[in-house]
Amino acid sequence: MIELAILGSLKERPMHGYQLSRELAAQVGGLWRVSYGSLYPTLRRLQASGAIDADGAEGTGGRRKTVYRITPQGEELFLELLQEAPQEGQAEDARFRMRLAFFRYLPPETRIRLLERRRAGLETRLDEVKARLHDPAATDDYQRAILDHGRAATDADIAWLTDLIAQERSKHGITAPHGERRRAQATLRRKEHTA
Amino acid sequence: MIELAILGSLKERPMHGYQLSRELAAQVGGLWRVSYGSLYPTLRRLQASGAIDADGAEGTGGRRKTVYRITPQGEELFLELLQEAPQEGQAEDARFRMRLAFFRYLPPETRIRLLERRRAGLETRLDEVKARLHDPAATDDYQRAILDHGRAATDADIAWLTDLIAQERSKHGITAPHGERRRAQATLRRKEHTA
DNA sequence: TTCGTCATGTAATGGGTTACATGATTAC
DNA sequence: GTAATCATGTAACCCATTACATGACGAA
Repeated sequence: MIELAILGSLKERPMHGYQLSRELAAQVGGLWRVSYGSLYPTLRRLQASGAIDADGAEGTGGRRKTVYRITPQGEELFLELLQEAPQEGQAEDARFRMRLAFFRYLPPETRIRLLERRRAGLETRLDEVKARLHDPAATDDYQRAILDHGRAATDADIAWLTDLIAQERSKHGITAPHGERRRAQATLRRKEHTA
Repeated sequence: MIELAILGSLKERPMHGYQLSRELAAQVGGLWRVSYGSLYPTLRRLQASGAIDADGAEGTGGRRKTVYRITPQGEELFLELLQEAPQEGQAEDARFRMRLAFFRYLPPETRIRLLERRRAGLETRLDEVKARLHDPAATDDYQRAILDHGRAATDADIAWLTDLIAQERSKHGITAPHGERRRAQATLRRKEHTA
C-alpha cells in the first residue's frame, strides 16, 4: 500500500518525506494518513532497492529536506504494484481504492481489466453473503442485519464498477463483449430513473 | 477484535480452539476467519489473564481438546470490549461489525448508545468527504469517483444505522429525543417508496 | 494402510501505528 | 525570545497472517 502511494506521488513530482505525508493525507480520497514511523523507513527501503533516488543535504541537522525522485526501476515497480493480484479480505478494499487513485497512469484496456477483476471478486463475495442469508442457520437478528447490509453494500459497489467500466468503454470506443451489454444498459436505465 | 470474538463465542458455550475457529468462520457475518497462529496464542493469553478457564487433557499428544470456558472476569472484559471507544480508520468498520454481532448481550439503551456513537462517527467522515468533493483542488476523475462513491456508501451506512436505531426504539418503547423524530420518519418514507 | 480432517501449536513475517527525540526555521 | 510548524528519524509495540510441524483418529 504505502509503496504504491509513495511511488505514485513521486511520479507527479519529486518530494521530500514530510511533503509526501501531506500529499497522501489530502490525496487518494483522503482518509489515509501515513505515519512517519512507516513513511521514512519505507523511503529508505525504496532507495536501497533502487526504486527511488535521493538528492538533498546529507547532513544530520534539522531542516534538511531529502528530496526523492522516482527512477526507471521505480516506474516498473509502480506498474507491477498497480496490477498485482488482489488478495481477499477487507484489506483489498483499501488497496483497490489506492490503485484506482492512480488509474490515470494506466492504458484504458488495463483499467478495464482491473475494474472487471475487482467486480468479479465482489460478485464472489456477494454470492457467499447471499448463501449465508438463505441458510436457515440460527443467526440472530443483528447478525442477519450485518449480512443484509453487506449484501446491499456489495450490490452498490458492483453497480458502481459496472458504471465505471461502461464509462471507460464509451470514452475509448472499446466495444463490450456480448454478455456485457445488457448489464450496462440496465445500469444506465437505473441512472436515468433516479436522476 | 479476536478477543471479543473469542469471549463472545465462549459466552454461548465452552469450546476448544478448533471448534472456535469453525464457529467464527461461520459467524459474525462471515468473511472473517481467524488463523491458528493468532487464535491459540490469544487463548493462552486470555487464560493467563484469568478471562477464560481451561479444562481438558493436559497432555502433549495429538487430539487432546483443551476446552475453554469464560470466567466472570472474562464476562467483564467482554462488556468492556463491546463498549470501548471507537478508533478512526477502516479498522473501526470491522470492529463495529463485530460488536454488532454480539448486540444481543447488551441492554437496549446501551445498544442505542453504541449505534448513535457509530452514526456520529460516520457523519464526521461524511462531512470530510463532502468538503473534499466541493474543494476545487485538482483531483482527477478517478479520485473524484472514489470520493463520490465514498459519500454514497457512507450515506447508506448512516441511513442503515438510523433504521436500526428506530427499530430498537420501537421494540423497547424508548422515546426518541426531539430532534431525532424527523430523521427517522424521513427514512421510513424512503423505505416505503423503494418497496 | 493411507488419506482426510481433527486438533494444537511455533517461528517468521507483514505492515503498519504510537510515542518519543531531535533540531532548524518562521511568525508573532 | 518563544511558540508553532517544518523535517527526519528510531524503538517499541500491535495485531494479525503464512508456513510449517506434530500427531491422533476415522473411514475407504
